[in-house]
Amino acid sequence: MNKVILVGRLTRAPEVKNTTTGKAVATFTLAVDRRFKNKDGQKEADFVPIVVWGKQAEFAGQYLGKGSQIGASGRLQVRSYDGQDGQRRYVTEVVADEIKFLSSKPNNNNGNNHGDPPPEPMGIDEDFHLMADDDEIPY
Amino acid sequence: MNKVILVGRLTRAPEVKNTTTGKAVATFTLAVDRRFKNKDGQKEADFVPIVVWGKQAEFAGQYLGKGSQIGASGRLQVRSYDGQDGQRRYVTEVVADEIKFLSSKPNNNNGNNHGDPPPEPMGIDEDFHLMADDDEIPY
Amino acid sequence: MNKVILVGRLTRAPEVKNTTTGKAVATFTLAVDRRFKNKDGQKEADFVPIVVWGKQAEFAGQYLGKGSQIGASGRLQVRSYDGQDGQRRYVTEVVADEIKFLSSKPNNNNGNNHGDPPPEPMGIDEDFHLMADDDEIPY
Amino acid sequence: MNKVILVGRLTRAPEVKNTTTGKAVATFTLAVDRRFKNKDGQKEADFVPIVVWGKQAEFAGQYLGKGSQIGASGRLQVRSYDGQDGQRRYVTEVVADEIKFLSSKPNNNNGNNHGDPPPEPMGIDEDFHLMADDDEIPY
DNA sequence: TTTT
DNA sequence: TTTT
Repeated sequence: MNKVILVGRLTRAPEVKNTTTGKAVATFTLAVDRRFKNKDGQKEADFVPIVVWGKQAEFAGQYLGKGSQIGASGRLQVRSYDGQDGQRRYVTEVVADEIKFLSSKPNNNNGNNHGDPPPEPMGIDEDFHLMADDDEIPY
Repeated sequence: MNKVILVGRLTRAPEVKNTTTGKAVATFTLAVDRRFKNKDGQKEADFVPIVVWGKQAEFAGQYLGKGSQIGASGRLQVRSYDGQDGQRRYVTEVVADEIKFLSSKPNNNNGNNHGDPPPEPMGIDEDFHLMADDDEIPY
Repeated sequence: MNKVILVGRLTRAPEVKNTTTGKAVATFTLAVDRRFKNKDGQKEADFVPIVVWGKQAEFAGQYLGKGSQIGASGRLQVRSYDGQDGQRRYVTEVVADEIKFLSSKPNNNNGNNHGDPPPEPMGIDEDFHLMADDDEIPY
Repeated sequence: MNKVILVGRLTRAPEVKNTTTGKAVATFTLAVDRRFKNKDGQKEADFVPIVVWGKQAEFAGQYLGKGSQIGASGRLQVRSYDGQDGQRRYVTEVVADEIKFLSSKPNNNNGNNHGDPPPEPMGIDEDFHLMADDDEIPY
């Protein structure tokens, strides 16, 4: 069991790339405000690296920009690699499988539609059939 | 382990009451949009009863109104009671211990400050000291 | 955003049925211990109705029995119906999409394999490809 | 909003220290099995650093050992520091505020009580009063 | 009884 | 109706 749920704002527009197999990947950083101030009375945030795959990645590339407020949920992933100095290092990131658009920075519409709300709540997909069976519950 | 995390909108302003011991309780319903449309192509929502205690309840009474968008987290609680017809019934609700204000409906400021953002991210409290010790981590 | 994560024990073996379209559905109740005792010093539990679809339902039917400890995650669903007395009532349940087997009651192996650990951590499925692309991350 | 919920096993016994202000801190690594195998058919795990404060840290020191299976919930924290090579690096960890003991490795009782179940589900504390007011809910 |  |  490995669940992460975050609400925060993108520090920059997502970077969208494609794998050799043609699947989209979006990466960005979410600034997640801490709930309580630190001992100096300062508000702080955690800057969490997010990775999104497939349709959600395309969604991110199209509708999210710097300052977009989103809810994201997924799992925590820790990868390790060996640095040039021979030291083992760790990359920790959230692999999100659900992105919910919450709001956008105003006055952000300069050419693309970043900052606009998505036209559709993310489309119908395979999970649709799951939900669609609701009224078939045999009790 | 019992965790619930929701993002949705209040269907009405919260009801705030006080227990005999002087503690505030706020109750309201959150409309939580389903992620996928149903088989008729309709968007649906789950209407989830929320209970909030103490300072968070006062916060809710002051800053939340009909249509306010929030994130809420807490635990699922199932209470049972016997109906007048002798049937046992169940009340299921989310007892929230964290409320995050996300956005408000515009043009909602008729006399009170419902719809306004909270001035402070909910105040400093006992958990503050927890967070404040961050830089004392002995490693 | 609608996330529920629970750890608890089944109060009875799951009921498994099939929809007219041939999809399996399992239903059961999870007893989720409350974290704190009540004011009489009694330990209490919430009894949460769970619904599971598809492969996970078959898994539940095969490996879960009364007393099995599991982790379950999914979403909170509220359905309404009108009682015979004309009153509107609500059914609240957790639609789980992930079940993690945690432990079983000992001495429970009377004929079936309820109580046994699952042989495989739940099989490879469509999400496999998502995870499999990990090392293709282009950064 | 920043929530993390994990189920996994400790890779070693927790390290427990005390801050200068006398508060206990426990740190350990949780091995969290991935849900799906990788493309080579291998089962993998994420190794997540956990920090726990106060009473929960003492609990961890007393009852958790290598191989203990727990549920942990809390928040994701990202701290940064500058390496000796002048490079900025990041430490990501889960600050857990709830630990649930799930099971222990057998044959682990060599002198201490690591591996034993805790005698009490973690004691009554300030949240007790919250729960205790349940039956005062004014509706 | 339901929010946008 | 409830699990350990």
